[in-house]
Amino acid sequence: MRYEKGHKEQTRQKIVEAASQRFRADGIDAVGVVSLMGDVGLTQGGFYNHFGSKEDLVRESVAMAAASAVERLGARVAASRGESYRALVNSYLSVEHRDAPEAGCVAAALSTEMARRPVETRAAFTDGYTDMVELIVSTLPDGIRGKRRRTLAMAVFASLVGSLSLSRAVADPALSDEILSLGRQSALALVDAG
Amino acid sequence: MRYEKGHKEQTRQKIVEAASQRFRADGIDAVGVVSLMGDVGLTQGGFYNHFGSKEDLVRESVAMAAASAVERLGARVAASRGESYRALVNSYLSVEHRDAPEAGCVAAALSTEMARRPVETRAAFTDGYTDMVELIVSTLPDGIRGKRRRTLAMAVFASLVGSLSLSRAVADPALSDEILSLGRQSALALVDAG
DNA sequence: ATTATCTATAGATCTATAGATAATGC
DNA sequence: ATTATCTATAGATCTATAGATAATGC
Repeated sequence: MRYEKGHKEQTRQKIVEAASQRFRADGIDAVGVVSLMGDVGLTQGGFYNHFGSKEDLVRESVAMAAASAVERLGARVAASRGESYRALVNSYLSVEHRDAPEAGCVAAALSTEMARRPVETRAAFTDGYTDMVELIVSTLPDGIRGKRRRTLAMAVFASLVGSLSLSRAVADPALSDEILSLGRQSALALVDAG
Repeated sequence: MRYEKGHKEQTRQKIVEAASQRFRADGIDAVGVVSLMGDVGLTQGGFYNHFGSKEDLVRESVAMAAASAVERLGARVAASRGESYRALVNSYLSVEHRDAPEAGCVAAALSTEMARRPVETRAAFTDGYTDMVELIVSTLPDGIRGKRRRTLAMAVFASLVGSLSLSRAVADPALSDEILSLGRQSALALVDAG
């Protein structure tokens, strides 16, 4: 069957969008091509007309997930007049973010899997890392200046990723909440200290 | 063939030991039973005489990996007279640790995969988390007292895990080194601040 | 007879490919 | 004729099970 112009590109975008969510939610290895194509209402045979390999999709999905998570978080920060750093920390280390990995930060969802991916995929992840650091920089108080802005943002991001990853990994819900709560305090302290 | 007493238990321990390294190095899903049994010089058929399922092995391997990583790090801290917190941070966020995940911290190697494991496996991970936090507490300066010791140690651990995970995930070696270096500074600053 | 490990295989995946089909534009 | 998707399948995994084998203790 032939479709209107742009249909194939739309389908491709739907696949990337679905993959970016499924990978974050279930892990990359757990999501097969058959199941993924089923998510967008197609069968597996068409997959390789859109992507050269599953890894090509992984790379694109990581880039898309990172961009969308940065945008989402940026929007929340922009919505909170003043105190943008506090808004970023509270949003990142929220129970909502912890419980919705499919829509959240790709680093917190996939960092340990990324470490084992081919260099092209890790390069896409690195771009996302850089964008997130830049977002954090943009929320820092004016009092922090020069090179210190970027290095502090990098340290903050590591702290956020570690706290969220651990809060998802532990089995005890009270401990998980505590990790989030202490992570927020600690991230605020890092910036107050300067 | 019949073996001396204790042979089966020895074999079991060898499997757990090999698994704890392979899982950290390659990820849990990437290590199959056939390949794993091959690592210890056996064939796959015997596996289910030792473990009820692969997940049972994952749970035991996580517990063993956590215990061994805490012991290893504890030994380094003990070897450095004075400045034990600094020794812990420098050892955890070292290039050597980054480049040898098979012998290192299970949280930095597997946290995002842990988040998707059954609750029994995550409970084993949680025990390892607690042991690591206790080790960090033991290295804190005397000036930090009471509840603050544990909460600070938890914040430090999150920061260490985030820094190491990210340093392994990014594709740019210079950026990876920088993440480790800033992570060390930031972890030291957290404790200096209080 | 007991034990630890072996070979062999079931059944369910996985990624990837080949070629058929159906709808539209020319 | 072109296009996007389809069905079907190859070949390589994966976890798990069944039953054979060989070495030792009784």
